[in-house]
Amino acid sequence: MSRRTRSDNSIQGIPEATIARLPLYLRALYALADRDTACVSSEELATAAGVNSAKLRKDLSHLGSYGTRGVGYDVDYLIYQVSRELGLTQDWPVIIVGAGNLGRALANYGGFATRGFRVAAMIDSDPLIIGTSIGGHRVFGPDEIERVVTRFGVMIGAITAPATSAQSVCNRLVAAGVTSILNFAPVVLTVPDGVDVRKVDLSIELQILAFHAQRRSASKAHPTAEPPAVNGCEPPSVNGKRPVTQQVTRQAHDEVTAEAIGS
Amino acid sequence: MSRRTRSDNSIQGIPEATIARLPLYLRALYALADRDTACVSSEELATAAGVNSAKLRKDLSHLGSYGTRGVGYDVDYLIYQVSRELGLTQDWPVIIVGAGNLGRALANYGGFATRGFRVAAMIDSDPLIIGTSIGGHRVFGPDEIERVVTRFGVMIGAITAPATSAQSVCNRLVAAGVTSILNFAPVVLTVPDGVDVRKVDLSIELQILAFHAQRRSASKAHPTAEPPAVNGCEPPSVNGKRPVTQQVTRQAHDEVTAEAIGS
DNA sequence: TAGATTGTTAATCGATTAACAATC
DNA sequence: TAGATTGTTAATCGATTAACAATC
Repeated sequence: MSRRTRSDNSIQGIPEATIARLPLYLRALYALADRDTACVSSEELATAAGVNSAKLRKDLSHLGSYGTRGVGYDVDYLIYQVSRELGLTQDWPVIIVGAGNLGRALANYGGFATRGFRVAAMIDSDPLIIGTSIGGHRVFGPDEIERVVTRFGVMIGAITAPATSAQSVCNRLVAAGVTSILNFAPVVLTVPDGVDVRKVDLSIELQILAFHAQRRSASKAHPTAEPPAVNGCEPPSVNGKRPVTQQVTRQAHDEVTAEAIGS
Repeated sequence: MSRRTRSDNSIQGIPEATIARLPLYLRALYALADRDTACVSSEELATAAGVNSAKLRKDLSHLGSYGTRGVGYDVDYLIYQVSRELGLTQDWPVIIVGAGNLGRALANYGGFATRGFRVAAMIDSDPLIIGTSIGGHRVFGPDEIERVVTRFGVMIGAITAPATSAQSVCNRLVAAGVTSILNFAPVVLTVPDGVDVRKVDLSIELQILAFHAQRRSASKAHPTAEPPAVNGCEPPSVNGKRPVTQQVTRQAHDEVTAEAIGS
């Protein structure tokens, strides 16, 4: 009657922020297990994962009561519980759409196989690539998406195709039954309810870094120069001079990350 | 006296969440500009960026009052303002450390150059690679980091090296003067105050997807089987049976994403 | 029993959202 | 002036954190 705290919290409601940190804890736990550490306190584990201990305990409490007061957490046991919560005790076939540089990098990704993820197949539209093998994985044409997904029971797809074809690729994946998508293309994908999209966007990360870098070096350099006057789209004065957008490169703000990486 | 709302909010405090969305708005704005749209309402822009309009307006209000009530936002003008805020009106030389698959993908990244980012140099420790060119960029040895950073005034570094060397690479970058780091290696980097680290971790993204995928297919499949009994590290009973951690692959939870991708 | 550390409570902080007054 | 849409306020929601009672 006291071992099953689990049901209380986790059945429907583990916060997204917590879920996003579980893989971090898992990684730290594996590192500890490799060093044959049998037991760990929230303080130690938190440090290893780069968070504070209150947050760690709160996060773990969403899964259940898997620690021992006055002692700590059993490393192997916690690995098991976190893995199970994340769904890593089963095998996940993944389909990779787009065999450009990034798609290839993904396919060669060593940790893939060992982590419970397995490349089911790669897809590309280039006739020269179709039929070849990349990292030991056969490359199929786009028309084979449905067949591959059905055949291997694929639920997870990675889109490493160009931004221009990302949405149509996405549609095909969803139509075939894929419900989880890792999107490397720099576009906002539209998907039906029940489909989960996560985005990896190199260009956005760089821009965020640039913001902070600018801040740091801005102590003096910040040009307090007044911005070009607003002219409000169309309403009043017609001769309001437009700001100099030229500085900022305009063209091609669309073919970023995905085909981006991977031409 | 009314045009400069800017100073009020933005000098010290634009929320991180807002900054992370600015690149999204910028991309949507460029798409509009490409279609020669001169003016856009918060409603339209928000839809294009995949957020709701209240959030968009709130975000933009942190930069200043750049819209016109009853009308909307001037596309070109807003592009200029957002770009400036993100620091994209200047050129950012980037150093890429690790010329594996991912590093190469990055170096070939077309959007890089057009976006205000420029590959200053690539670094790798493999003697066979040093001296060659990748995507038009010369590859140097690790000992050249300091020189390259100084010479080109590099402030941003991307770590695509193996997890095992990521921290030492990071130390070298920081010592050389790099203050913004985009880390693709699956490790928690330790950096001094004032250095900004952003993480791109494929393995974590996949695990989060797996969690949701499991949830979706769990309606019935969820094994309510009681978890192995806790045995609390070391304290009481010595014969408490350990859970079956074998299911979950144990080895190599460390060489993931970076060298991961890019062997 | 004394010492240690968890799991949880409650306070705080920040981010989202709806609603509307300001104003073009 | 009437219609439209911004910028801002205030309410709500969720996430973080410190602190401590429960308990090994």
